[in-house]
Amino acid sequence: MATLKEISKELGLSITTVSRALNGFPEVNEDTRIKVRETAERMGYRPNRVAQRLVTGRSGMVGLILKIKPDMSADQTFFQTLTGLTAALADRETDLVLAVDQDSDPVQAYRKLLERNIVDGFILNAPVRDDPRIAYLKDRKIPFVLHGRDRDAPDYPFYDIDNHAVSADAVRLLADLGHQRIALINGEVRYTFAQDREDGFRKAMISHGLAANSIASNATLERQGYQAASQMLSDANAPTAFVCFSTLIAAGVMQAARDKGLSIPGDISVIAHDDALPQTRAIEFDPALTVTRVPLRDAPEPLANHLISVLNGAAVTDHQQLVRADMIQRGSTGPAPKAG
Amino acid sequence: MATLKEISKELGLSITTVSRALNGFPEVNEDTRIKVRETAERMGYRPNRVAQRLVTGRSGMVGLILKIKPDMSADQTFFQTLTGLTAALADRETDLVLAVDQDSDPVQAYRKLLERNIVDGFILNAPVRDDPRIAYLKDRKIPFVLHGRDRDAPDYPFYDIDNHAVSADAVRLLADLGHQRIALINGEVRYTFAQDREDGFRKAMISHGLAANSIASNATLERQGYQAASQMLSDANAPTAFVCFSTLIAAGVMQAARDKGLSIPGDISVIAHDDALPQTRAIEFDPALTVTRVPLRDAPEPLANHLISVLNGAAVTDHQQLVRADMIQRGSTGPAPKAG
DNA sequence: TGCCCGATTCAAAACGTTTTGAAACACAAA
DNA sequence: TTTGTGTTTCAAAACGTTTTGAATCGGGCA
Repeated sequence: MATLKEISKELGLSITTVSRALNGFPEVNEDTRIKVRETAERMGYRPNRVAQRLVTGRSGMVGLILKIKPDMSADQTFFQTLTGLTAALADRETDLVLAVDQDSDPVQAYRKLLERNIVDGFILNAPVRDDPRIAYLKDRKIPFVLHGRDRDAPDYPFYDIDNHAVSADAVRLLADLGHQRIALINGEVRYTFAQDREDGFRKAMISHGLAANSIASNATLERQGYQAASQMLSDANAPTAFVCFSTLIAAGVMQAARDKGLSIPGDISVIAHDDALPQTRAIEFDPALTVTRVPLRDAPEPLANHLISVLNGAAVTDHQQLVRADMIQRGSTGPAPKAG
Repeated sequence: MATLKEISKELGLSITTVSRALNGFPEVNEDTRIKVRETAERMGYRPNRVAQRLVTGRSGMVGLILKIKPDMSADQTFFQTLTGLTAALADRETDLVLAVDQDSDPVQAYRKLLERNIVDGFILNAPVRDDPRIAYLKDRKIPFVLHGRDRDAPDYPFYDIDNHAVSADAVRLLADLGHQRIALINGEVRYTFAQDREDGFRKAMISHGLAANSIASNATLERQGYQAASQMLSDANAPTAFVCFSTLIAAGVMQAARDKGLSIPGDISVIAHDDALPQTRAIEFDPALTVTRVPLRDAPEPLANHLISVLNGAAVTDHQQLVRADMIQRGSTGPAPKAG
């Protein structure tokens, strides 16, 4: 592995000039630059990251800490983000150090990585309300970016979808179709994004003059969507429409309706939020699923972008991004059935 | 963050002595060592890893590359390994850099990490026969350790279970119970470990004078186990016993038997290999599942150990570990039903 | 006194970069 | 010829460690 010194010796130039030539500084002669570039190429030069990091005081790595549930499982959606994130960061000459958090103390894993000067910043995901990790990192002035938010109007960089609007849009669509009894099958409410969905749902129901009294929480698996919907559909005042946390939940809900002999969208309308995961494709549902949609795969690029900008000293406010979901109407939603 | 220089100034000692005192060199006076330790503690000294790495020429990081399937899913078992591995490596002052491989070229991700001097070595998992990653890394003299093997008697460090023996033990148990028609529901045969299971199965069947003509491959999901077993049980010469790649597969197989009105272990015996994943616990099956068992959670410690030893120049042969599975007999295996 | 020896400490080099401040050079203007 | 000016190059310092080879010190021995 060639070094700057070797290249400079080869060309009879100083290390300084070689370094500047390769890093695109304007004060080096174009002929010199070309010669340096060629020689570096020929000698197979790769800058030594460790040396770069020592002198710049930056590690060139960011941390992502994966919270493992007690049963050692982890969110399927995590992989999608992880994949994109490593790629997006690699494009920016940054590497991802992964650590796993199995502790009860939520900041433990972060502290460990910081104590060892391993990372310059963090990407946080799955925030809970007033997330303690955020207070910890802010205290120590460690840069980070959130996938999601832990409060409404935060002062840190983030990429999030407007979960209030997701629910509001779903409720509006259904209310406009004449539905009165609309249920929400929500995800894990310890996470802010699920809380926001519920909050948006309640507010939207009220604003349409409807009662938000059919709400199920903490459904993550298809089976749980099935169970929650089955129970609601057995009720005297069964809902005529379901707003689902995810397409996976919607699959369970639709199965529950079918098992009760109910047709979609004749008797029951179903709408879900769609992360566009490859496993459960809304368009392949029967009938095709009406969704609010923000592909999860869109997140890594802005996340990497925001974090690295902030690491470079950019203003936080320029790196807060709230995206609105698309509404895609398909066959799973229709007019409310005539009463009686 | 205090540095060696600051501590040495504080104590009126040289940097050399401070460094040696902290690193336990024998030539420093005990009184001095104690004073240095105290001061370092008081000033909150943490060695700068980057500087250490620059001078030692080692990065202190190892790479793990996650092969993502086209559908962006990844093996559930991966998390278990990942969790343990980060912990086991952290105990050895080593960090794990995770990268994701979405390319058709299997060595691409490794090349990238190496080109950037990020890692000292790799942990490889899920090897295929004559794995090209191994040739690549060996060519470049990059240390690595395998979880599994890509051939029978390799010359690299590895931790693997004896998959031939797993199948042989299962077949012996069933043959001794009088079973003649024994089926294998195997995992993805592109992986060496599944090939070894099949190979061991065939050899064991032959050695017991039985025909190995019921073999299903590439089952990873419960559903696939169900389908394969259903089909075999519809056959005129249906098997009376199943050797399953995993407990998850066994769950599908047992469901298939039940759906055909067959009792376990009265009509059908089932044995599986058990990675002791928390999700599907063999002992909670009904009847409790007979298994060959090697907890996946045992792998990270030896893997970390082997890799780091080899990084420190240890002999490869001291770090090749083949473990034999335990045989745990429970209620899912019994005597072969009387013929006719 | 002079010499050697072990114990302890030290200054300096090294790792491979980036960055600072100055030098060298060519050329035009005075 | 001198001065000034812009372009290009350079030597050296710095980042924080580890490691090398040498220096210092006190004491024992001849």
